[in-house]
Amino acid sequence: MYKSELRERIIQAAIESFSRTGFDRTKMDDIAKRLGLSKGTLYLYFKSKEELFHAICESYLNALKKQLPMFGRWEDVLPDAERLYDYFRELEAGNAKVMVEMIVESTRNPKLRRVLYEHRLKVREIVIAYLQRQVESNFIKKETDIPSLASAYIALYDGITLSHLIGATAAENKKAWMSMVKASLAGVS
Amino acid sequence: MYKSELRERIIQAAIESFSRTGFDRTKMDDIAKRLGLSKGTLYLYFKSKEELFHAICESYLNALKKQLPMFGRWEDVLPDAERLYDYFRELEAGNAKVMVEMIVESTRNPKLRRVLYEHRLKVREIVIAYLQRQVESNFIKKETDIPSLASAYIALYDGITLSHLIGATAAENKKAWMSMVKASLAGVS
Amino acid sequence: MYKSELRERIIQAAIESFSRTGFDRTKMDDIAKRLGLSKGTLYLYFKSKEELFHAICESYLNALKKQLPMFGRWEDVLPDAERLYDYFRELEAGNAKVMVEMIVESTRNPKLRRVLYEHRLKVREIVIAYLQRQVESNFIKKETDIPSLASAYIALYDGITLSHLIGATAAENKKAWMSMVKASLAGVS
Amino acid sequence: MYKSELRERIIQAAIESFSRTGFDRTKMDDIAKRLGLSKGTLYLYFKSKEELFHAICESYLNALKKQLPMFGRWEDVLPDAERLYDYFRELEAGNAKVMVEMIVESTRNPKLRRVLYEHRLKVREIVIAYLQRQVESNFIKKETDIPSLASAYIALYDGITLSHLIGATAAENKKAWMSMVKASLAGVS
DNA sequence: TATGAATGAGGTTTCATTCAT
DNA sequence: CATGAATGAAACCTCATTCAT
Repeated sequence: MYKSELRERIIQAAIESFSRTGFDRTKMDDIAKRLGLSKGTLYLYFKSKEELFHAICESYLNALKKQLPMFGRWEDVLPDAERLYDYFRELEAGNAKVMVEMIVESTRNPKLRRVLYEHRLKVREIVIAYLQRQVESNFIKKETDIPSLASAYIALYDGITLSHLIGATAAENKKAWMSMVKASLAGVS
Repeated sequence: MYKSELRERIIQAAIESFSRTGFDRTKMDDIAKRLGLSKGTLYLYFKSKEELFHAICESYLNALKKQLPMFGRWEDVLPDAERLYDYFRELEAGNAKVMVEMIVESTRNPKLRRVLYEHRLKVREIVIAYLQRQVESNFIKKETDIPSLASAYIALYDGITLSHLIGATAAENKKAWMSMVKASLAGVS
Repeated sequence: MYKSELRERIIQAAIESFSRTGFDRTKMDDIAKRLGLSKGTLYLYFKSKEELFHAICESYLNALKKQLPMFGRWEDVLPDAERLYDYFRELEAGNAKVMVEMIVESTRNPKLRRVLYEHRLKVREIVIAYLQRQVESNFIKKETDIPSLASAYIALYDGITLSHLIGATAAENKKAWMSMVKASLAGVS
Repeated sequence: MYKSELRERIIQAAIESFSRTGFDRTKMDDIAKRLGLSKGTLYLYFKSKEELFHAICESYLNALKKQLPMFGRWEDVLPDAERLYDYFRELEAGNAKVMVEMIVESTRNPKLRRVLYEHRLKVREIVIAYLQRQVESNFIKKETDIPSLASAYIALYDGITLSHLIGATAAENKKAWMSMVKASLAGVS
C-alpha cells in the first residue's frame, strides 16, 4: 500500500521535473530532492531512469484515459467543444511538455510509440463515436468523413498545445480552437 | 566562401543528427563522423554545441521563411491548401522532428523561444494576409475572425506533424488536413 | 542456542554465495535471500560484510582442522594418499573457490593472512609428523628433507585445486596427484 | 604506433594495480593516476573496466607464452628445474596475484576460462615434450605416465605460487619445489 | 585550417549499512 | 529478534570541450 503510494508520488514528482527540464536534463537527484528522498530510494522503485520515464508515460496516459469517457456525455456540440477544451487544458496545466517529450522519446522507442499510437487510436474512437452521434442527431451531415475529421480535431488540439509551449497566450489559443471548431461544424452541418 | 560552405554542410549534418537522435543525445562526434571531419573542426565553426543548435534553428527557420512568400500567390483556396500541404510535407521530410526538438528546447531557452515565437507571428501574418485576400474576393465571409482562424490552421498543421511522428500514415494525415480545411472553409464562406 | 545456530546457517549460506560469486560481487542481499531473511538480520549477527567473511574463514578452517587428526592414523602410504585426496575433494566439493577467495583476500588483509598462514603451518606439521612416522618405519629414507617435502605436497594439492577451478576433469586431477605422489615416494624410499 | 604503445602501458599499469588491489577494488582512477592520465583516457583504449581486465589476461598469457619455447632447450633435468623455477619466479615478481585473480574471474567468465584452460594445455604440452625427451634419453623410465606427471608439475608450481601469496618465504618455496622435483625424478628414473 | 588525443566535470547506478517500527 | 525502507558514499562511464601539433 505504502510502497505503491510512494511510487505514485515519485511518478508525480518526476512528471513535474521532466515537464520542467525535459528527460535528458533532469537529474535523478532533482527528483529525489523534490520529494525529500535520496537518489538511492528512487532505484528501489524504478530500476533505471528510463524505466521511470516509461512509468510516467504509462501513468500519464492512464490519467488521460480515465477522463475520456466523460467526453461522450455532452450533446450540445459547440459548448461541448469549449468545456472539453477548458477541461483538458486545466488537466494538463504545466504538463503539456510531458506529452511532447513523450512524442520525441517515442520516435526512438518503438514500444512507447506503440503505446502512444494506441492511445491516440482510442481517443480517436471516442471522438468518432461522439461525432457519429451528432450525425445521427442530424447535427452533422451524413456524407461527412467522420474519422478524418476526428483526427483533425485531435491534431488541432495538439497543435495548440505546441502553440502554448512556444508562448502564445491562453486567450489566443482558445480563440483559435473555438473559431476552427465553429467554422468546421458550420461547414459540416 | 569555403568556410561558409562547410559551415552550411555542418548545419545540414547536424539537422539530420538532431532530427534522428534529439539534441541531448546527439554527440558532437556523430555529427563530425557523418561529415568525415574531426570533432575539433566543428569547434572552429561553432563555439559550442548549443551555438550549433541555435544556428540550426536559424537556418531551419530561414529555409521556411524563404518559402513563405510563394504561399501568397495562389487564389483557389482548396487546391491551395492541398498544394501547400504537400509542399511543406516534402520540405520537411525527415526533419519534422527538428521542429519538435526546437519547441522542446525553446521551453528552456528564452532566446530561442522568442525567435520561434516571432517566426510563428510571421507565418501567421502571411496566413492572415492570404485569408484576408479571400475575404476581399468574397470567398470568405467578412465577419470571420481571420487571425484566430489563421492560428488554428497553423496549429492544425503542427498537430498533424506530431501525428506523423507518432506513426499515423501520410494518407491519414492528409485526409485529416483536407477534411478540416474543407469543412472550415465551407463554414466561413 | 538458537542464535548460534542461525549464525552457523548464515555462515553456510555465505560460503555458498562467496564461493559462487566471490567476495566483492556477493551482495548481502543475496545471502539474506538465500536464507529467507532480511538484510538487516545479518547485521544482528555480523557487524559488517568483512566480519562475516572472516567468520567464514574461521569456520572453514575449523572444519578442515577437525578433519586433520584422522590424517595421522593411516600407515600404508600410497593408499593413504589416495583416500586422503578423495576425502578432501569431497569435503570441499563446490567450496574450492572459497580457499582461493580467502587467499586473494588475505593479500590485502594481514590478519586473515596470519590466520591462513598459521593454518598452513598446522597442516604442514601434521603432514610432517605423518611423513616422519614413515621415516621411522623405514618407508622413507632418513636423509629426506621432510619439511620441504611436506610443503610440496600441500602445494601440489592446492595447485590441483586451481587446476580443478580452471576446468580440468576430476580424473585428470587425481591422476596428476597420484602419479606425483607415487613418483616422489619411490624417489625417497 | 603511439596508440598501441600507450595501450600497452595502460595494461602494464593495470596489471600492477589489479595485482596489488584485486580486480574489484581497483578503481579506474587509480590506474589513470598511476600513468599520469585521466580516467577518460582509459576509456579511449578500453571500453569498460572488464574489457581492460580481459586485455590484461590476454597480455599476461601472451607474455608467458613468449617465454615458453626457451623451456625446451635445456637437457640436464635437475638444474633445468631450478633455472626454470628461478626464471618464472622472477618473471612473475609481484604479478603472482594476477594469475589467481584471473582464475577467480575465470570461474565466472566462460570465455576467459577457455583461454586459461587452453593456455594450460599449451604449457602442459611443452612440459610433456620436455619430459618425453628425457624418456628418450633414458633419464626417465618408459612406463612413466608422462602427461599426469606434467600436470602435477604445473600444479605444484601453481600451488607454490599460492604458498608465496600466503606468506611463505622464497627460500621455503624453492626448497619445496626442488625437493619434490628431485624426489619425483628419482622415482621415475 | 584541421586534427584527434586528452581531459574532467557531471551524471547514473550500486550496495553496505542504519534505524524506526 | 526481525524487518525492510531509506540512505549516501563511491564507483563506473560519457562526452563537450580544449589544445598541441
